[in-house]
Amino acid sequence: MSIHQRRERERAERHQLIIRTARELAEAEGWDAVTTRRLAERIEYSQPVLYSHFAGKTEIVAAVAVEGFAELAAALRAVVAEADGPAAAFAAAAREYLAFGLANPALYDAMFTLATGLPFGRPDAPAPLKEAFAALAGAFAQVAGEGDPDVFTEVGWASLHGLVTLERGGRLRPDLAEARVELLVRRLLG
Amino acid sequence: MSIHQRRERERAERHQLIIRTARELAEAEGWDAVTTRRLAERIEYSQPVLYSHFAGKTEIVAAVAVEGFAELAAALRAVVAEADGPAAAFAAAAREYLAFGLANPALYDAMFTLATGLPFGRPDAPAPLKEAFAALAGAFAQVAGEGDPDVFTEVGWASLHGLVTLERGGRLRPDLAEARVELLVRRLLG
DNA sequence: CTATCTTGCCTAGCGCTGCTAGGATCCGGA
DNA sequence: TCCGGATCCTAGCAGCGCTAGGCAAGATAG
Repeated sequence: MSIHQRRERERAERHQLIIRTARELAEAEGWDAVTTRRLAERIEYSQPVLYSHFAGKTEIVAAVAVEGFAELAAALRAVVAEADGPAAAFAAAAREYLAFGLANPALYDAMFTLATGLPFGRPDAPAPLKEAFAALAGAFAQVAGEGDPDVFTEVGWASLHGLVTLERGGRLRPDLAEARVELLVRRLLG
Repeated sequence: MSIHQRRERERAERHQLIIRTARELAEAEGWDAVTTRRLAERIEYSQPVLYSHFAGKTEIVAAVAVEGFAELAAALRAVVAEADGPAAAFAAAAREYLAFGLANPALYDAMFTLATGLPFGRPDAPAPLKEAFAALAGAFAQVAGEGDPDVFTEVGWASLHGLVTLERGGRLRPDLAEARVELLVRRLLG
């Protein structure tokens, strides 16, 4: 029986190794560099081993994305907990979101740009996805004012997401980065 | 001499045919379906002909993107010209931007998501890119209030871009679409 | 301790991708 | 009529995601 347990433990470790390696490779050289061949070489196994853990490459990307949502949720919760009052929590969450997206470009791509087939906003969505949205909504709802707080959260989220993607694409003036956050926070606070 | 002209004219026509076909194919089946082989087959030439017009596939995507920016600029100018006052022009531009992005998903992908290597916000950027940004900035600057109008334009643009991408990814509630636009416009107007 | 069976893994290969080298063919000009 | 140059196609390369089939190692039973 213990042998079975050891086997399963080793499999789980290798599972995590694949995810971690894919993420590292993507962060270092971009997702284009993450091919099944290179990935297999890095984990020192043959290609087909990847397919005994994941149905395909997109599922590996999805696994990285889920990891990203968990980390984003944790990061948002942390800064919100330390903030002094709803307005400060909102501003802190916005800044943290931007910082997260810019600091982990490949991770952010897996979460939002690449095709992962992850279900969103549905009951069967992975827990980390819901948690990330909940963390954002928690900080946003308190300053939403009148009207549906969900609408406010979605608009705020979209604005931050747009800033991350456009900024990363080199389509916004770098020298205005700080001014953009300040303006966005001020206008959304109303 | 006239023969030369005919040749050049035919080349130019084929050039446009490639761009148009790539766009149609992308809009019909997604950019993944736009392979050099399928594209060559559609224009009824062999693959290498593509490379006598474009350095590579990304350059074809870039050409489609430039076309998209020209159309976006024209669409924005049209609704702004018809609007009654700065606030109405701003709201109309925002709505038009969203409608454009949602109505032409493949085109929008070429412009913003896919790697095109297009220079942005630099002097050597293609004219249509500058025009699109100018059209947006023209409608936005008048309602920017105090502060740098460029900052306001970039934030507004990013918010719209975020809404387009998240909405298209199925990550926002469809029933709140109208409420989102209204809230965004109201908050940005201050 | 040996024989059998299962499990896990690797080698090899399929059809596809973007891209290119080389040769054939056609056409304008002398 | 012949030549030179431009134009285009056939064929192929390396790499992609993914999979079939066989081999070898390890667990199990006698």
